[in-house]
Amino acid sequence: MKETDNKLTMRNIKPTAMRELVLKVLSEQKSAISLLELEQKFEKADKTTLYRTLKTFEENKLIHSIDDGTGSVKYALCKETCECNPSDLHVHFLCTKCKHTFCLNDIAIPNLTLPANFKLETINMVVKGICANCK
Amino acid sequence: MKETDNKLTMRNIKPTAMRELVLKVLSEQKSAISLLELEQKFEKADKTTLYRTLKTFEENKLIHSIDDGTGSVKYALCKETCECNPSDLHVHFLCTKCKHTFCLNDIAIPNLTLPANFKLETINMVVKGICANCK
DNA sequence: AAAACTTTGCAACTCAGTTGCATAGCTTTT
DNA sequence: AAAAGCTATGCAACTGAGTTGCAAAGTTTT
Repeated sequence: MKETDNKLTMRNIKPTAMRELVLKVLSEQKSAISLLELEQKFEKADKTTLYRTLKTFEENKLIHSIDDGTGSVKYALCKETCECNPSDLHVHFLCTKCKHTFCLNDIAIPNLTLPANFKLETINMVVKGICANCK
Repeated sequence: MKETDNKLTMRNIKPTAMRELVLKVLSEQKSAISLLELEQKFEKADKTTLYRTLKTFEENKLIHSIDDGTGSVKYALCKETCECNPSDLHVHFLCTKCKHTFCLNDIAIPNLTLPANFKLETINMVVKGICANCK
């Protein structure tokens, strides 16, 4: 059994040819990728299939989605132990020069004291600026 | 000179009837409002005009926009002294029950230590959860 | 091998945001 | 005060990301 298959099976995703390919492409990325960008990595691929593949991956916490404010949602692999709980969350960085969106996996979302009677569920924190490569 | 006119003029926005009305509506909101919601506050108003009015207001820092991840951008008045610099930024809260988006004006975005050679420009931080009214 | 379920692919739609263009309304110049 | 010029407004039509319906292809179960 291939390693990729294993990663899918671990997350209760039936390993099809398409899904293996998508996971492979996602694994190769250094930054988060949009549906459109993913589509362009393939010679011939249907947007709907990729869309639904990403949804399936996200539901099963193999990947997480990032709304970086650019108008297109980006996707990136979760860590193996990730359950997408608040404690698993990290900061994302959008470079305004190269337009890449990075997971700053080592930077946890800082603790916040909300006003009285506000209950926290999750936090989206996107930092914009210039990344190390573009500097 | 009316107070509303004054606020517009202070920000170098020519005070037209439409703009005064829009500013009035925005001032009355307890939470941030989308273009569509704004449109519905008027009997008869053109989306384009409202859209361009909001853009003008935003460019001149009378209001700021909030991408709360719901798919529709929200707008809220800036404080009088706001220049929309990082130090002016605050946390936004999206209630998953009532779907309202609030400016937590008193909660500044926490300081972050970015990886080496990353330069910060701005931060978008949206907390999701249940607000005090819905609890 | 047939029946039942899942995945894939095409087309077509939704919805927020945006642009083009003509008209209406000011402002400035003569 | 009329003409010329600029700004704001309103309608229609478009864009692009995301999404759904449905039928065909592929798997799994009986």
